[in-house]
Amino acid sequence: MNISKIAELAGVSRTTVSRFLNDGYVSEANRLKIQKIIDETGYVPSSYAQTLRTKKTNLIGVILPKISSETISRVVDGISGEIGKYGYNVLLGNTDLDIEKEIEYLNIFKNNEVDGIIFVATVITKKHLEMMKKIKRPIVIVGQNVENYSCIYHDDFGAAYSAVRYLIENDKKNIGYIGVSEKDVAVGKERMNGYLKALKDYNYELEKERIQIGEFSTESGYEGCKALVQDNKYLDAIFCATDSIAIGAMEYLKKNNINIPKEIAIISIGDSRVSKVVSPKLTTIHYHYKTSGIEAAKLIISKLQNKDKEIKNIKLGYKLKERESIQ
Amino acid sequence: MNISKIAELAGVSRTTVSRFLNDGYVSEANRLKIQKIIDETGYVPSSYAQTLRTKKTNLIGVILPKISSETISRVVDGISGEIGKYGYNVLLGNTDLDIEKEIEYLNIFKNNEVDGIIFVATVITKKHLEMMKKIKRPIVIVGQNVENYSCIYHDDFGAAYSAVRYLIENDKKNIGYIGVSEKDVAVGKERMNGYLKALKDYNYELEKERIQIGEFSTESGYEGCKALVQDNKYLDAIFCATDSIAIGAMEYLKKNNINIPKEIAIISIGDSRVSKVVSPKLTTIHYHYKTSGIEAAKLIISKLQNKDKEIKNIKLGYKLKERESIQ
DNA sequence: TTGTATGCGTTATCAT
DNA sequence: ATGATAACGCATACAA
Repeated sequence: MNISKIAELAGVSRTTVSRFLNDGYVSEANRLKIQKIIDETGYVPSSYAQTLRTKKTNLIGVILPKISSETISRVVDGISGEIGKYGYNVLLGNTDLDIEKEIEYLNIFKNNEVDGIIFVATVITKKHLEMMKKIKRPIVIVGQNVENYSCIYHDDFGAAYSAVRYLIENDKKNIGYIGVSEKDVAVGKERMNGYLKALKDYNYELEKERIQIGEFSTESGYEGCKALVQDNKYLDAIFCATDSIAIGAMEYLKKNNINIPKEIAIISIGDSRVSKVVSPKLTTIHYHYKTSGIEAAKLIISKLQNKDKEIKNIKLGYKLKERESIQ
Repeated sequence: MNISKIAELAGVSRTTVSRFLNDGYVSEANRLKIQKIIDETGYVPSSYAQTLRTKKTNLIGVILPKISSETISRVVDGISGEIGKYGYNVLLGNTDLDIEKEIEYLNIFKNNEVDGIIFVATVITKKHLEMMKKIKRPIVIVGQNVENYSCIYHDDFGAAYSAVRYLIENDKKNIGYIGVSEKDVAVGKERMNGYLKALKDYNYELEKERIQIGEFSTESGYEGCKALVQDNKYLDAIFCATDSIAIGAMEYLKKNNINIPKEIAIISIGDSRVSKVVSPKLTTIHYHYKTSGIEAAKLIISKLQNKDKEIKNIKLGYKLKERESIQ
């Protein structure tokens, strides 16, 4: 069933049917005739033909590293709910942590496959920038602050700073850090910088062996904590870049009968589901992940409607969740 | 950039370029010329024009109740990874737990918007069935066993039966149950039936006040457990339909200083991240969620390739994870 | 092995 | 207010 068939059945030209569908004006008589045929046949226009003609896909490409992550799936939830209100749908670009696939998706999407791109980013390389430069449709980056692009991200430096300051205010003297590679600017670099700056501001000495860099995993947190404990006699607190890392660190401490929080206090960033359930309950910093998805969606929609031509930079706040892993 | 421009730049006809792209034969000389131009320009064919012409979208519509759920996001991970191998992408139909939206998506997808549909289902109504009947492209249902449709689902009855049998084998005499509405056949009905059958097989008396039905949430587990404890003097174990419910139940018990597992043992289904971290660690049943996504993907792909015409019914197994909430 | 011509279903332009 | 026609970018039947 197509527009011509409908036109034929209604006894009008397909132009008239097209006008009817697109709210152009059609006489009352024809309006009724066409509506009747459409109801009878259950006709729905081909979105592919429409796209070919109008260049509008009504799709937002969402590129992300891993959908089965608590934080990222919340972002997607925010995106999909918000763009749905405007008649858009999500075309998923799940890269499964493969950076080459990110480039691939950018390449596919660049050719007007989607009306806009929301890129949930971890590491931005030169290749990414080159690829993105070629894309003429709006791009919004979530989770990282990238020059010359509209971004929604979290105050990683501020959150890390606050976390460490909170430890200091609670009389912790020897604070370790377990983080991830600085290639991830937001999680790796900014959070470590927050740690370093807080130490500096409070005249704490920086000691190299108090810093452990690993992966985004509990295993990595476990190993990092082990190294920290073995290398630092007087350690009394650890700031972990993510909840997963903190969970791993806590595992190590509990296994070795080191009391949390009396002997070693723990703080991290994420406010994940596990953080509320682990024992002791993890003191952590809440990020507004779903909000970041919603804001990214709003931003891209306003760009698509040409209401927002310039580059926008939205830094979202955070909130300390005081629980039981610090005393 | 389009196929004609590429043809022009390469000094051949657009037919030749089309053949090049579709693995038809082209002379070595032209092959090199075309490849060079494509590399230089970064040309990607318009999938919309291709779809208009061939009726193939290379898209799988994935309808799901909530993406920010640990189980569902794992299913999607499986789907997206597997269909990606065959050049398909995921068009997301996130309904945010709104059943009307499921119908809407089915309606949108029915008009050849996608090549196939994977429906991660919770409750199947008559409306769903009516809508699905109209759809001519392949549909695979995940998580529920629906007559006349190909399904990938878990052995909910068997898993529940095994869970309760495990409690019985561990000398539990008075076993409560906290579940969800039977409208969800898999989680609500089948799991309760497994509970009931195990009691019956081992000659345990069924007592009405040992059954609590609520929602998919920790709060509901908390309330259900409270009711169970208050109404049942000799209760010594609870089987929870989901990990979230179990976490809530454990919260209530811990708050009221009822020892887990000594006074009341807990078992559930899900093997979620929290189940490994909560104290005591939750004994639970592992489901192969990612596998179900992969299997659903494989099934729909084989249907699209016309290798699999008939209705297929795949029931996935489960695995008991013995941890600390039963003694 | 290559090219010409046509049509997929729609919307936009222009004329009536 | 309506209709004829062209064009979007591609794949395919057919001819060469």
